[in-house]
Amino acid sequence: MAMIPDRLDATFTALADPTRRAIVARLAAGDATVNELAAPFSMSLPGISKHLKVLERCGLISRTRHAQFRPCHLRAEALDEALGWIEENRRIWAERFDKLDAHLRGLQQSAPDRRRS
Amino acid sequence: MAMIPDRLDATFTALADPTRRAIVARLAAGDATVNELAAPFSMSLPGISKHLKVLERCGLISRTRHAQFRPCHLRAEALDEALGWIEENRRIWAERFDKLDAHLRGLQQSAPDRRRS
DNA sequence: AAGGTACTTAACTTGACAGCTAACTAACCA
DNA sequence: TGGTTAGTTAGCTGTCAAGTTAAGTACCTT
Repeated sequence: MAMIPDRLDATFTALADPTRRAIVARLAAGDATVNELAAPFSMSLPGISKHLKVLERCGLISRTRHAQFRPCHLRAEALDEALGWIEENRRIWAERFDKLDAHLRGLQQSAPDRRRS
Repeated sequence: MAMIPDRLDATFTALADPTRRAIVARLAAGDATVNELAAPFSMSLPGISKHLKVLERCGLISRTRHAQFRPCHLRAEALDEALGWIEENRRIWAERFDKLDAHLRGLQQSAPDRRRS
């Protein structure tokens, strides 16, 4: 299923660039052609083309062909993969405190009159 | 509030490296010293030290000092920043289809008997 | 005070990546 | 057929990041 060996590496690398994040954000609102995507930036078209290649390689976008246009499409599944990794670790982190709370409650219950002894 | 100019860039860059992601995952389970973090890797200690610096610079970890140990602590808020960016764009992406659905329902409602005409 | 433990800093090599211009391909248009 | 539009590929440059070893700092132990 993986398009390249370390997809998660590639996905986070892709998202690390502000131009690419802006492109992803633009595509979240709807498909767009290369020139449309390039318009907001003061960057050469080949530069944008390279960024799109990076996004495509990690599966964040897919491209089709209509006449001389190559509309880009955001693949939310790829976004979900990165989302999943962060959420998972966020969850594990949060669990520590739940366990600590439970532990403290347990202590309190097994020695409820400690303060008065 | 930002620790460095483009924190989000730095955070995604930090998460792009598999060694650093493994360190983050380890720290999600609880604080650890540098040597504890280094143990699972076949990498020199200075290498690990550099990775920790990257994680610290973007705010993903904080470090204190106890005797000669420097325990590392995961800062979930930094994780939340990256999480927030992806979630937001994921949400915008999903909304398109909600709107499309609504639009299609609207069309169907304004011309409910088209098929029978 | 001497030695060990836990790191960090310095200095270097290597490789990847962002950006550019110039040149190419592919489809449409007149 | 010749030009225009849309985009990619090639080739270059400068910067930055990952890894290394060797040396330094800081604290504890005896």
